[in-house]
Amino acid sequence: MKKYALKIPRADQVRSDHFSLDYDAELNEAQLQVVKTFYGPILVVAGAGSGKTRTLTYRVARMVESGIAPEAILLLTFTRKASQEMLRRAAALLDTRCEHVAGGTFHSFSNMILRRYGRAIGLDSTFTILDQGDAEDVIGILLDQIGFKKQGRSFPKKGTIHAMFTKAVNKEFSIDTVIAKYYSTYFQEIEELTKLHALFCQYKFEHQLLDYDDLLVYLQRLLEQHQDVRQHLSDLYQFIMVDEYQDTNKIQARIVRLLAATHDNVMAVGDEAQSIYAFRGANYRNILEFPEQFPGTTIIKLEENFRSVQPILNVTNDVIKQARESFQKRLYTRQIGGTRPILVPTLNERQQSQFVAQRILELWQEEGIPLAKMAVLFRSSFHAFDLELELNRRNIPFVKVGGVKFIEAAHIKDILAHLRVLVNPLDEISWRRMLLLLDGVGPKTAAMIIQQLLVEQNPFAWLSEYPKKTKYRLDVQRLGSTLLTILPLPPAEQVRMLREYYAPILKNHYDDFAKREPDLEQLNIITEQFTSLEKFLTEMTLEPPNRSVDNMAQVEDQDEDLLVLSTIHSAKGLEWQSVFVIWLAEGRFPSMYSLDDDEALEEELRLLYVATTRAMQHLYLTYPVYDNKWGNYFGRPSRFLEGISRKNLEQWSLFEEDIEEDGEEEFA
DNA sequence: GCACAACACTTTTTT
DNA sequence: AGTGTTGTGC
Repeated sequence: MKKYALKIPRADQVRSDHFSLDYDAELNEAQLQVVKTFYGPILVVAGAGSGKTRTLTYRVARMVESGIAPEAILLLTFTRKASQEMLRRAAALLDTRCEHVAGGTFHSFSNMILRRYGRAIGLDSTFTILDQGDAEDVIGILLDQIGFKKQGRSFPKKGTIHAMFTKAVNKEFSIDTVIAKYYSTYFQEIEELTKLHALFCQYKFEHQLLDYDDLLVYLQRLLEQHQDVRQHLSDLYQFIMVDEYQDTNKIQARIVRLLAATHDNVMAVGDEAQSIYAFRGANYRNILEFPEQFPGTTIIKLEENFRSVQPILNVTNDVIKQARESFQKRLYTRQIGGTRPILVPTLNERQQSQFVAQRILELWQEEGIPLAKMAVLFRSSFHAFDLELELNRRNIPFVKVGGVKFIEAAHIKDILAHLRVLVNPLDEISWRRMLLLLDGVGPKTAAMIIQQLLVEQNPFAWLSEYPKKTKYRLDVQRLGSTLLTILPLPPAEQVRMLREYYAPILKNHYDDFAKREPDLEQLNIITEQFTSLEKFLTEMTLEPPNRSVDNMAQVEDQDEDLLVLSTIHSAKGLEWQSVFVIWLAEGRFPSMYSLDDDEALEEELRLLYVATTRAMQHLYLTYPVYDNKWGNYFGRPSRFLEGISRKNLEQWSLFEEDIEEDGEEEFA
């Protein structure tokens, strides 16, 4: 019998003279190469503002248009918002098929896979995800249980301990190494901490609790130990794209390697110069090592900048030039014109806030730039406190991104704890939180009640008929009956009734209850979009709204024109017409925690690079000369400013001019 | 033995 | 603003 081979063309070889999009006209040469290359490992080194998102969007469209099933594409990004936005744009370019592309963060992807296939490594499909605060609480409970409290010697607090543990996981160091390297003050406690870490892991596993790190670790384990699952996923996701590759850690890189085992169709996109998450284990060397991990890698560089005017790029180039590891790259643009970035020393923080607020007002009202096209960026969330006051004073509406998040506020966590036990009645952390809110209930009583209710068939019903004659009996019963009543209701209704239940507790517990009340209203609005409580809770831990608490309530309609205040970390991937970077002072930026560590300093520098490359037209760099935060002393301008050629900056000096109502400064 | 109010202290960046 | 510590009162 004659064998006759059928030659199936690969998707990138399918002749299609009638693509609905004119790719050649829309993209430059390098971008086009990215878009047209579907097969094999590809590393895209994408400089800031080089149209990376646009390129990825077109690539998704082209793949789908070439007949690749959207479900066979996996797009891993840093935030889920980023992937949704890309897929939305791809859908707008082509059609709604693009929305069926699988996308999300490593953590959300892992969550999905582990719920489905986690059985193989001992995970129940109903496991609970711990956010940072929850994981810290677990450590707190263990500390209580075993009484490590050392007299005389200082033992680290739960937050510090958790930071150590998570660093160990993400950098793949032993506890010893982490302590020696980053927490040498606690060198004495290595033994206890190692023991505690083992208990922590054991506790999580026994209670089916997964923290952020576990999501990655368990996914890696699943893929390594279960060939069949790996094969299945590899067959399913034929094309993998990973964005922000410079901010992945070793575990994530290994996950990518394992997922692509059978086909090698991986595109990693990133920029070493923008790596800003080393503190949580990210390793920009992942980019440099990608070609070794995937032999035969095609490297494509996107170097043309479409975002910023040349005078801004001159400054960003000066910034990154200071890096000791040579990321030597120079961004260039074909755009002409633009003005030099402006350097503004101010007397103190007050004056810095006044300057920023006044200048923003001018750009808004006189030059007609919408507030939403301007941003103020800072190293740490608290750097903006004074500015927030000033903006409020002048009625300039803004959103703040980063810092104490909505989801982390105590009163929000209180309500969420009540919801969580509805889904998982074995969630001790949440029980504890709820019980401690009741008058007369402390850690011991809470532990005692929890121990009893865990063995009950119906813990809610048991609580509602709580037998013990104690002063907190009525409160416990009220809690039980509330939970019992709301159990079958839809999420929004549950939250509404919980708010009623919680109102007296809120008043009792927090002096500023009036401020907190609107947040609960906001929580209620969010839950209205969900029909499943489980989904809602998972979403809130994996992809919480990243706006800070204070703003959450006031901002309801999306279209409102709002100034953006953001930490630089949260500004990744975004751009604005005008950008203000404040507090460019030693100890602030670079942060005081990085001053004695070369690697950390280097990361601060990259952070400044990320900040300055966000600006399209105008860039303002400010620093107060006088810093009254930590005792009164004269601060020094950031060392990073020294590396920027003065001819690339315009310097303004402020003077105050009295006007009728109150003193405001003007420019010289 | 336990809960709680008053106090002092420290506070980066995030999935 | 939250955490841990310490002293007081039930």
